[in-house]
This record gives sequence, structure tokens and C-alpha cells, in this order.
Amino acid sequence: MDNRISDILRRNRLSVTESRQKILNLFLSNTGALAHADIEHKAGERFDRVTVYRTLQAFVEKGILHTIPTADNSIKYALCKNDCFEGHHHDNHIHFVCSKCGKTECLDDFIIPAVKLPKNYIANNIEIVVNGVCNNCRKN
Amino acid sequence: MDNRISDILRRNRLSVTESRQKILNLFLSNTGALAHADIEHKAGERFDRVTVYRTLQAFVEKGILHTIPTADNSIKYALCKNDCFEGHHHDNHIHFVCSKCGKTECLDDFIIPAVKLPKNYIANNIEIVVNGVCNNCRKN
DNA sequence: GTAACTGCAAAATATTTGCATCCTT
DNA sequence: AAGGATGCAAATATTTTGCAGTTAC
Repeated sequence: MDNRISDILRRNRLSVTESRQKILNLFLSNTGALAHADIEHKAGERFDRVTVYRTLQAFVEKGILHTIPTADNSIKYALCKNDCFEGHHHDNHIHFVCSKCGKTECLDDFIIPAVKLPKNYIANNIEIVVNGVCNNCRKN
Repeated sequence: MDNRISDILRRNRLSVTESRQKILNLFLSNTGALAHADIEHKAGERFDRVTVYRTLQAFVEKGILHTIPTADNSIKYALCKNDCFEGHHHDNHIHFVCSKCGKTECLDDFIIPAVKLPKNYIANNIEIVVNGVCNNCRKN
């Protein structure tokens, strides 16, 4: 398995176990975000349901993954492309959900715009989920 | 009970029942968004769990309420301040979640900013959740 | 009167916890 | 060897479904 994977785990003081490596690998080799079910029912794999819960939770706590809230109450998880590898988590993302293929991407390189708020409101964190059609699906 | 309430129900071809009136009233007399649990465990009320599920679902289908995805996987429901009363639902909201009081508000009057996307991506709908401190909590 | 809605019970899902065993360090 | 992680079983919590009785129109 990829060297990056055990590096990430070690850097976050998580012991390097098979499940963690495999699950982290899914995220590294996948463009999109994944939900719990996507991981548990991954073809050719047999992850224990509870291990998946605990692994995802650990990864979120360490800032390896972050959650993306979706309207249908199914939380998705994604790696950040940049900062998260350094261990410090930045929360201002744009997430893109393709309504054709269902893929959820984390657009870290796209700047979040300024949002105007009512008087005296303070913004700490802005979460943006854009729904639309991705490049791939547009062509088909 | 408020006349508006039965009006809204009738306009949406929902029969005017006690639960629906009471639940809709909660939203009309409340500033913030409400989760299923907020309604079910409302002090002084005793709503059947299933009725709450079905009522919320009906209201969302009719466009009386819309859902707000939250990071902790608990869906909140809110009235739109403007259009929804006319029955046609517009989806581009800014939602504000106060990290002190926990209230979730729907800022319909605040324009959503343009978001830059990768080449060939098409945006249909933009969902923005701003986390911060509201006017009220700021003062305390 | 009829169709729609409610509320209870029960089924189906999803999530959390406890614990003995196994693996990493 | 010690602490942490896994995986099974079981406890909880959440959501959905079926249906008989009730209510709105």
C-alpha cells in the first residue's frame, strides 16, 4: 500500500492498521466524497460496520477527513486537498454535488465569496454546497 | 389559532388538522429552524412521533418548509420568509447557525454571492450555511 | 359518506456501547 | 508487555410501514 497512507496515519498519532489504511486509501484513490455506506459496502471489501464508524470518527477528529452535510441526512466524508495533510484543518470549503452522477467533490481551490449578513452578526465559518452538473456528466 | 395557519394549509391542499396547525404554528411563532426532536419534545405538547415525521414530510413536499442540512447530521426545518407562502419554493438561501444559542435562521433577504466553479461545471442550486454569532448572543 | 389523517404497534435501519481478542508499537 | 484497535453481540436510537379508528370536508 501507498507510503503516503501510513505517513498520514503516523503523523496523526494513529496506529497503522489494515482497516485504517484501506479506508484512507479509498479516499485517496477516489475523487469524490464517501458516505459510511459507500465504504461499508465497497465491492470486494468487507469492513466491519463498527470499525467504519470508529475509523471515520477518528479521521474527522484528527482532521484527516471532514464532513459534508447533505440535504438528505446522509453525511459524506472527504479529504481536503491541501491543508489537511499538514494536520491543520481549514473549514471554508466549497462542495459540489453532481445531480447526475451523485459524486460529491471538495473544491478546495475555489475561493469562497464574501457573504453579507444582518447587522451585528459575526461569521466564523461558511459552508457552501453547490448542486449542479459536473464536467464529466455534462459531456454525456 | 391564527388564521394564517389554516390559510397556508388550505392553499397547499392539506386538510386542516390539529397537529398540522400546531406544528405550523411552532414555526410561525418561532424565529429559528426546528429539528424533529424540537417539535416532538416541545414543552407542554405531546405530538406523536410518527405524526411529526409525516407532517414535516408533507410540509416539505408542499414547499411550506425546507430542510437545512447541518454538520451534525440533524436535519432542521424552516419556513422561508417570503416565497414559500405563495407556494413556489426558491432554494437559494443563506442559513445562519449561531454557535452560542444554537438557533438556526433562514436569511432570505440576503443575496447569495456568485460562486466560481471549475470549467464546465454548471450550478443549479447553492446552499450556504454560515456559522457564527448572532446579534442577540453578541450582546451578552 | 369518502378520503385523508392520526396514533399505536411493529418492522426495518442506523448508531453506540461493552467486552474479549488480536495487533501495533 | 501495554495500549490501542478490531469485531462480534447487544443495547439504543431513528425512521418507516401497516392498519384500525378518527376527523375533515
